[in-house]
Amino acid sequence: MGRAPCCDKANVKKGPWSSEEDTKLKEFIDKFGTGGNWIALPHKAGLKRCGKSCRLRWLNYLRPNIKHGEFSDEEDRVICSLFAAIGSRWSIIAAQLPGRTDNDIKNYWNTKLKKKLLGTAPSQKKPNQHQHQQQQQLFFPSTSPLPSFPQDLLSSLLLQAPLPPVSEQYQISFGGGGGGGNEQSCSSSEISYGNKDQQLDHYEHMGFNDNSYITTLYGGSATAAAGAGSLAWGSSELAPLEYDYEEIKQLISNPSSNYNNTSYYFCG
DNA sequence: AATTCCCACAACCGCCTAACA
DNA sequence: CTGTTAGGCGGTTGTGGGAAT
Repeated sequence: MGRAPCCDKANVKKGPWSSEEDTKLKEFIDKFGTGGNWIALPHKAGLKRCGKSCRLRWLNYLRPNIKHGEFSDEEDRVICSLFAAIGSRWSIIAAQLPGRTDNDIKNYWNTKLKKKLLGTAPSQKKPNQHQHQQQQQLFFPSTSPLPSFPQDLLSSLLLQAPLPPVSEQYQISFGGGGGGGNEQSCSSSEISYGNKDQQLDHYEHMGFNDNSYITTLYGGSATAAAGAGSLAWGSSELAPLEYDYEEIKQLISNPSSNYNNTSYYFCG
């Protein structure tokens, strides 16, 4: 027996949303909120849509403060760096770019950014040396390594520990960028959490003051990892530059390659 | 002017997981 | 503890519009 469908597919409209549907959905949510139940919402709002579809439409298009249009170089750098560190965790990446949705970033990455990085625009299959150099400078204008966020910390947060356990001491050491074991410590700190609120305070203090992040920090590992990214970036005036062009390019070309090749460590 | 091709983006699908009864 | 359900996520597909032929 398969999984029960989330809605009656026969009586549900699919395809692009009309402006009338948008208006209905927006007005309903403005008035009553989502009620925490997307499945029931379309019926209440008088829409012949699947609840999931409504949710997606709201989150990706109708919700206030959605940013449409061109991505800035700064946003490009954040996306590249996070992609290199944590892969295609679009929701985490989106959490670092206010106003951008995971779908937006995913589309942008797949259709533009990846090609830009690889230099494989349709009319530019093989860029010459000069073009290649220009591209690299566009995305990574700085040549000096900047502090990176702790990649092993990210991995362990993502894969194992949802959050550093309460009342446990950690020393987090940040190595230098560039990978390959070229360790150059740029900061370290001892963290001790008496309770989860203190833990949150600490995260906040370390630089992740994004409300959405703080709100969802309790939620689990993924968001915690996103926060760890901010943690390292918080004090940096420049945009983070975790990986050089070649490293990201390699990751794109060879998805199976190990993300974890730097010398950060995270010890109890 | 008509047709084909390509690209960008919106939307869908199916899986995973947390919450809850 | 177990089964069910809904929310969330990432991958994939569909569609419309513009460019090229």
